[in-house]
Amino acid sequence: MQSRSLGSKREKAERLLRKHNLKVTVPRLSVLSVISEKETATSQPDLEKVLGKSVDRVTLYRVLNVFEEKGILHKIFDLHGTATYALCSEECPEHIHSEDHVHFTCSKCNSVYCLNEVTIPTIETPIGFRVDAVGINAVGICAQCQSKVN
Amino acid sequence: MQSRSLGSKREKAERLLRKHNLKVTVPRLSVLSVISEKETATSQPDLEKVLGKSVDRVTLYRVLNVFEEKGILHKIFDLHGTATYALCSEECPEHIHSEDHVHFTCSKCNSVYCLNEVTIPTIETPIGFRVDAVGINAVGICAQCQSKVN
DNA sequence: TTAAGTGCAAAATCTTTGCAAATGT
DNA sequence: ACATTTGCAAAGATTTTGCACTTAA
Repeated sequence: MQSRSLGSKREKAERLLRKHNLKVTVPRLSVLSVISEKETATSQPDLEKVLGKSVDRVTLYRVLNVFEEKGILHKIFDLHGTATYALCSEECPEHIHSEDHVHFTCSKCNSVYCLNEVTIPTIETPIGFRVDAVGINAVGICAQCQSKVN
Repeated sequence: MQSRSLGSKREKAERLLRKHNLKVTVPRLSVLSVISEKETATSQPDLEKVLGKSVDRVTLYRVLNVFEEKGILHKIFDLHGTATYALCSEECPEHIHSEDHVHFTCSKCNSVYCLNEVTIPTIETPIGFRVDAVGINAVGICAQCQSKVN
């Protein structure tokens, strides 16, 4: 039972990599594993902390870049301007990562959540501006931090 | 006529500095001058390019940081994650720079515009999330770039 | 006069690049 | 076997810190 679910999780990751013509390697699987585990977007420093020296820092940068280029991950900047990465919900066309969902950033723990359910409103812009995508970032206190405050 | 308008512009900057208990210095006036001149948000590298070596790079960082802390400027990250700065429209309470207006980022020239006229819609979030501010960034092609494409 | 602000040098980060060795298909 | 990917070392870029000198009030 357990080995089955682990297997399928890994197989899913392998399929994802192969679909994008990427070889299945240890660093890539590790990164996918950590990121898919977490509810919030993950930064390079976070990944480095979790993975330790099992994965070289440079490799980490390269893995994240490839994943973003291929549309496996999308990049969001947190309140401090640090890049964080989250799995793209569906098929992202390569290089066009118009954020198609709302992000929530907690000003207390600095976590970035992807809120796929929330609908994005239309934005009116001045004449002459062509809008291709609308990125929305709600800033506040996340559920976790709110309950901790008590 | 010309000297009058120049004078009032500088006086305005001086008043702004004094209001925040900041001394009126050459680097600070230079930064304010450049930023208030431009329609789009300005990055540190941009400022460095414009100001040349008349202002030390370290001073530039410090001026921008103080201005942000005091609520004179607000910080926006462009599509590459580079910090850009724009004048706060009205009185920003210190340290609380909830972006109270919509930003537009041009994916061609990478400029960030502050659209003060556009109203911000309310965003529904999952239960347990407290929203304090909503940041909206419309991405597309700005008026300038559109006309150049022709 | 004196606290605040600047400029320089140097440290600390963060990110990228080049290349030889290792790995996946 | 061969192209890809990795890891290390080193370069490049960005941002911060410490401290003596300068400047605004």
